[in-house]
Amino acid sequence: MSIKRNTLQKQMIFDAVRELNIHATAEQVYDYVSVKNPFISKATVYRNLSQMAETGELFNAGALSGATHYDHNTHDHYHFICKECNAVFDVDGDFPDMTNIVKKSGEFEVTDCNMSFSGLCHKCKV
Amino acid sequence: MSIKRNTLQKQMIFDAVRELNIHATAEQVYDYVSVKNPFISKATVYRNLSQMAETGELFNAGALSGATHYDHNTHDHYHFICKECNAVFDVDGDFPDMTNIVKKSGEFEVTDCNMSFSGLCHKCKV
DNA sequence: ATACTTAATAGTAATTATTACTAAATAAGA
DNA sequence: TCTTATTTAGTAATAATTACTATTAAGTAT
Repeated sequence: MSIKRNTLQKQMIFDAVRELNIHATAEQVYDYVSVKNPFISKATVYRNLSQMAETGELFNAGALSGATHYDHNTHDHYHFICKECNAVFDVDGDFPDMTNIVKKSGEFEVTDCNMSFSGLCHKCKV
Repeated sequence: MSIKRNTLQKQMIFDAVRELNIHATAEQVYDYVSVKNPFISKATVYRNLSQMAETGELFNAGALSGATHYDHNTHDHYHFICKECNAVFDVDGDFPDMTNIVKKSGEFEVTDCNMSFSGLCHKCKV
């Protein structure tokens, strides 16, 4: 198991993902947290982010643009990434339950479904 | 534009992805091609793979396990990756057109949809 | 509240995946 | 065949992430 102690660093890292609210990468979280705690280690940021993604406290939105993006919104939803500016957006819409379609085949033991769309965002499509 | 010359290296790299038939990574392609051509450069493998993914000759199945996986199957389909052994499988099933649902919202100019499921494969779920 | 135990941290080195660079080789057209 | 610009090999550089280790500090027991 991971996360047996609730450190101040962990709390700051979790808060950063929520406050940034941009599907932040480890680097972005590090920059944000560094303002309040200039002595935090980058390794601590990476370790806590991946641990919280494992426990479900955060959601690993995948390596949408090279680096892994983390999301404080942990309920089922999907993402759109702009090929131009690399910004990540939540996608609204009524999607059927994909996981169930795969589960029915019985071939795999499915635990997660990660769907992402890409193209140009409202700003970049002009 | 990319790919203006049809080199022997490019052909070998394309064939490797098809012959391996395992959603190979650049490293796996390099190892496979190196047997026939011990002097091929790893940079050549990376460059050709990403170029062929750009032109549509190959499909970029995403960084499912750290490294980018390439697929010779370029028509719409989705993948399952085993969290245990990192093997990538094609997922069969009748999926509705996701891209269209997002397109209707009009918020983004959608060009691609990448969906992957994860969990345990038949071998690892015992 | 104090002491103890062990997990977590800071700081840095190492690793992995990938891209950048450059001189030499070569595919494709004139 | 000659020309020319693209591609290659080989290597250096970069980006993202993990590994390592001495030190610090949560959480529990005293």
